[in-house]
Amino acid sequence: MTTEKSGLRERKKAQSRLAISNVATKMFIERGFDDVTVAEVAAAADVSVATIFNYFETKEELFFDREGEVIAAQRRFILERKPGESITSVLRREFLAAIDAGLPQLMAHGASFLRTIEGSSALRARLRLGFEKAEALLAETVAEETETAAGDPTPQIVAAILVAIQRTLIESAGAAALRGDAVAPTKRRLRKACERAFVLLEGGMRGYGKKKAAAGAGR
Amino acid sequence: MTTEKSGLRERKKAQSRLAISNVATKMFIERGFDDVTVAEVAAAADVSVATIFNYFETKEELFFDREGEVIAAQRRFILERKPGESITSVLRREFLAAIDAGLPQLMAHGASFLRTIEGSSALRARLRLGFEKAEALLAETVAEETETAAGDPTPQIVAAILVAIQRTLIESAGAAALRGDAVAPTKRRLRKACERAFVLLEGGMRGYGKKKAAAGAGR
DNA sequence: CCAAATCGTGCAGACACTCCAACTATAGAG
DNA sequence: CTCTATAGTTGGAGTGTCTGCACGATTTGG
Repeated sequence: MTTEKSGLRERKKAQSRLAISNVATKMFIERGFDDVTVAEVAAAADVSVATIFNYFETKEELFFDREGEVIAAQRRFILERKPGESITSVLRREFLAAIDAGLPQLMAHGASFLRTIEGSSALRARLRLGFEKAEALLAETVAEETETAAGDPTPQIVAAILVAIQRTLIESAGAAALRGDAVAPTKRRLRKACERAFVLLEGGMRGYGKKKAAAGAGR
Repeated sequence: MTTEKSGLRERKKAQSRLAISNVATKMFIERGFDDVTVAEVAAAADVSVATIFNYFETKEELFFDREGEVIAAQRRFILERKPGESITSVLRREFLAAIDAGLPQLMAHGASFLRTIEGSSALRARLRLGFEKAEALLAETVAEETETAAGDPTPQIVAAILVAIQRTLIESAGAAALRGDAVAPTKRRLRKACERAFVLLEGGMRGYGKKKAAAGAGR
């Protein structure tokens, strides 16, 4: 009566949902997101269009499916950090670990995935939404962990900065994957960029981009 | 034959465009973005639907019209900064100036404007896109001004951080406007938040959010 | 084995947006 | 001033996403 329905029906639902998502993703990658209609996905998955919109709120969700899991994982990383470790420190570790483990995987299997995103403004917009969700949850987590007063925007700013770094790294990795760069040097480059970002962040960026004293033919 | 068409026709175009945008914005604010169809805007502006989509690429552009100007202004601020002044410093000045001058204006005239955005996910998505554009241009500007090598992601990260601060401030101001807070205390609060953000940024945030050593019922 | 809740479906419809073939008003040439 | 090339405007038809609604099938609990 509450939430759990120990069902056999539930399995079919989950199964069906996954099947639809899989066939849709495959079609999108092969032919491009905008060039595949929901009706075609429905036909290929052997369900009706209405059923698809029953499982997924929008067409984009057929593609970005496991977004929620990724976002939730980050929260756990922070909550489970060692006593004495700072939030920035744990995220630096996480980002570096992701570069070592996750992103090469992304590059190996995901070049076509990324190309699909790049080819559709609808998917790019949806990706931005995902980052925004991640930022909101991160801000909440940071506010809890630092016991910040309700009106204080500091956690918001910190979260925005951290997600910005993450996003920049992901975009950089994506661009490398799209160019078909080799994995090893890309990993080195990303690690370096990540380190630089955190140095910038932790050490501060006072005086960054000081204007030179107009020497002759500037520009 | 090239680009400039010293027209009298051009005036009519600009005039027509502005007229359409004005009547559309008014309708959106009064009745909500999603509850006004493009056809209704066309009828009210006494043009055809096709004409509207000739002037504006999307329905959202009818609402966010002067987005480009705002973004371009920021670039000028940076390029015209005094010799010896850093980019972070000039943006801090600009943000504080915006709080003193621009945002109260926003709060006075714009509460309904903001409410309209808040009430439509399409408009919120479009707003995000605007921030992304701003970030891209800022990153480019920063890269030019610091003469950074092509592959170096530092300007990207710096731009992301600065836009993140800006966005947080704007969101905070928007929330205040929506709550109907008085202008003066809100300005004070925003100035404080802005200062804190830049202190965080310039001084660095090493050790932020250090985890306490698990004291009993830590919740 | 039956009743009831649930879920899939077909259908109709709203709406953003596009394409196309006319129509019209302007700009420049003679 | 007139004629013609050009470019903006228009209505209409069409595509595709997404939303209701009512009906039918299936699972669950008794």
